[in-house]
Amino acid sequence: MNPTFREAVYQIVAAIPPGSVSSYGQVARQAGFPRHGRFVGRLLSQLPAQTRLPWHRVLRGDGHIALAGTPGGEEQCRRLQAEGVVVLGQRVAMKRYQWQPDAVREQ
DNA sequence: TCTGTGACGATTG
DNA sequence: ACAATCGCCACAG
Repeated sequence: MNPTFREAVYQIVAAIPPGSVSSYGQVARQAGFPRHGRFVGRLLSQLPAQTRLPWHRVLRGDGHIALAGTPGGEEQCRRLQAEGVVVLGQRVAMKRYQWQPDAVREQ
């Protein structure tokens, strides 16, 4: 994987504030690689278990938990709720929590 | 080269 | 709201 892309994704994900969420596609766009949402997911899937990256704040574009039904998904739900994000079933209210970075707000 | 495979996304019925 | 499709892109075999 392009190290530039990897670093950009790490930086962007790390910048998502607690209580807010983003999506794979959005992170990819901010990293300068539109349509690479799948790779954001791939990168996160390859993160070491001890990572300090807030990977749990990244959801699918429709607000669904990508790993719903898996152990990782439950961990994600717990972490989100611990930050005050309400998770209903397999989804969260993106409209309410979606992070709007300055770079994007300007447009 | 071709095919299958994703922690994806937008469109359509 | 839900499911089926299709487009997307890098990688493994």
